[in-house]
Amino acid sequence: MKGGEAERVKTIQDVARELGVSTSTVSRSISGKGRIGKDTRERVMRYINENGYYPNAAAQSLAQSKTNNIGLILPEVDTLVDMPFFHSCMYAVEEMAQANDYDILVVITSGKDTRPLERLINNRKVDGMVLTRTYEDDCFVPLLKESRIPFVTIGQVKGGEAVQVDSDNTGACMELTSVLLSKKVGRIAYLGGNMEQMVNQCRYEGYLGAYGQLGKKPDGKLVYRNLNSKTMIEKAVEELLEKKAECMLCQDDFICDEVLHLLAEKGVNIPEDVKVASCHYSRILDNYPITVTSLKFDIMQLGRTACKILLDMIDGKEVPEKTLLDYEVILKESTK
Amino acid sequence: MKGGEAERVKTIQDVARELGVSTSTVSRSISGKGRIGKDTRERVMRYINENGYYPNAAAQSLAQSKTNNIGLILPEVDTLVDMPFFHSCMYAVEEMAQANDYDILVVITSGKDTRPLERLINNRKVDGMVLTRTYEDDCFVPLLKESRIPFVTIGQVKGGEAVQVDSDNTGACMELTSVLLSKKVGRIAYLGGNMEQMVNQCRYEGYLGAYGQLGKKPDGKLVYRNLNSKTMIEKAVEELLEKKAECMLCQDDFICDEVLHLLAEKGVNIPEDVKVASCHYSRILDNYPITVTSLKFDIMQLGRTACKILLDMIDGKEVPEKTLLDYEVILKESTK
DNA sequence: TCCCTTTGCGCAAACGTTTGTTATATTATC
DNA sequence: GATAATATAACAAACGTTTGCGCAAAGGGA
Repeated sequence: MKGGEAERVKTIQDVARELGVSTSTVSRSISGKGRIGKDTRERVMRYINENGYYPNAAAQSLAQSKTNNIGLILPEVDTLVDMPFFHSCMYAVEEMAQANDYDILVVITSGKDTRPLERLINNRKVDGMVLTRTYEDDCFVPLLKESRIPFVTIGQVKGGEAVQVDSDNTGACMELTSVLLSKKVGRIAYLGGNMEQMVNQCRYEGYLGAYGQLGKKPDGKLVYRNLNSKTMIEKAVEELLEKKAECMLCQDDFICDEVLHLLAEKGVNIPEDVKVASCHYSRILDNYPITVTSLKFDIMQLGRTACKILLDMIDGKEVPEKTLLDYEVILKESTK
Repeated sequence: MKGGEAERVKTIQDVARELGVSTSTVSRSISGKGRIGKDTRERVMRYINENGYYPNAAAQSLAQSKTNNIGLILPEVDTLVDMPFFHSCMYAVEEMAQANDYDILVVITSGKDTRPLERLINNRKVDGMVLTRTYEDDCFVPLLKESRIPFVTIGQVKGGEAVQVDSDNTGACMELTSVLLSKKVGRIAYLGGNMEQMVNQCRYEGYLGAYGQLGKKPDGKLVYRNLNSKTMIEKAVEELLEKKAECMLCQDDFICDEVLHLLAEKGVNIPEDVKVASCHYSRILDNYPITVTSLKFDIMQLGRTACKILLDMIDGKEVPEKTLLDYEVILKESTK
């Protein structure tokens, strides 16, 4: 089987000729920009509606230096915990983009490979970019900055100097920790993963902040960061049980999932023997026998907001440098 | 904060002028097409490598009637079961596209809304399309066919007449059912979901086919299709327990997950009291106490193959109309 | 040396839009 | 009714490439 051959498609010149007007008249009728007579415009629009004419995107791009595409940079993820987040980001960005006649061009790139991004920028295939994961030492941000292309990050950027949209991870974790502390839960352990990701730094800050508000500091022996493997988590959980932690605050559902399994295996009762909470609800624990206290963020809203801000930037509007979105603290059985 | 103003960027004419050659020489040096002297070409390439020049994609598109973009149509899904499938498809298509200097333009569209797709086609923003979910009564396929744009479907199309790539769902389900039958498991019940999706029709055919090979037919009372809600699944499971089904063959992990929970709630032992298998492994049952027999498909391979075939079509090559990819039958505890 | 073929490169048209400028027709002003 | 002001639409240049064609130089065979 072979691909179909290109069909001859109507150009603006065909429309102009068939209507006996100039191409500029047709162009201005469609865009509504410039001076154009009411009657002429109606005649052109009627003709187009009836006979069909669709502008050639490449020609428009060339003439206007505007692609009506936005680039969406996604990290390589493959855990069921991360997937829903980026999935929702993408859906939301796509939705907002479509609603504004933009298409999204998706680039998936791991850690440090900046070439796909550079290609997109250099070839001027997009009018702006949404970056969906930020690192402490981010290699994409400087590149984007230097390119002077409008961009917004979903997630915060070290040192600022970029338009950022994020869930208020710090505030949320702080509130969750505070609530636990106010319920007389002491000895709250922190189990964190990859600390190079900004989101994880924010969450940890929130944990510390809650103690700070009370003029206290958490017991350093209860703090585990950079738990990057199941075996590391296992070791941490075992140690924490020995250290009599009263609560295990997990940085995300990946860790939480593992913690819950380990505790179940060991026959530790939740919440009687130890309480458990997660800093990011991801649906993956929905089937778990007991319901888990967690933080809920509206990811679709996050994506929509980021995209909207980007579109405003592209339009040359003034936008806030940092937008933090609201969260919900969901208290469930696991911290009763 | 405001978006940066457009930077003046080097055009092919700048390069030509600075090198004292014509634009055609530069163009031919880069593309390698047409007659070009070896020395001149090297000089141009060296200059470009050192000073940087990146062709304007819009101008190229216009001149060549080629966008170097492919469209990827994703359905609106939000279950943890469906997500990994489309996620992997996207990653694979993106990977293959990047490797061939294409970018992917993602359109997310639910059921019957064909407008986003039409826009993409009419504006000629893509050279071809990958469609990632097919329905019995698919509204995208006729549209794509009529547009004469190259496209391939991931999933089969009723009535053929499209380039299709799919896991061999029918063959896989047939083999799984046959294996169970050969192990003296009788009374295999079938629990299926939305039958409008082609993938589900294929799986059901496989189930029937295994019986057919033996000159038999399954007990019609054990067949449930169109189980579209948890309550429907619950009712089916209860009835099947009464009807003494020996095995519950679930069309996918969404149904299987629910079935496993219901059985656990009711204290039914697997595999002693009833066996359970799923027609599509999705990782979601990984945490389940007992391991589950299922079919495993290589989704990345599926995506890569689909994309490769599309690229071949765009290049005007001959491609197979239907490609079915291999599968694995994974036997685990749940059917012991 | 002459003629023919090949090779290398420049010229200019084409791709399909948008948009600044100009010409013309219409209306308003006195 | 002449002139100024305005509204409308056409003209043509520009956007940055690719590519068919033509010309000159180089190479080859007699």
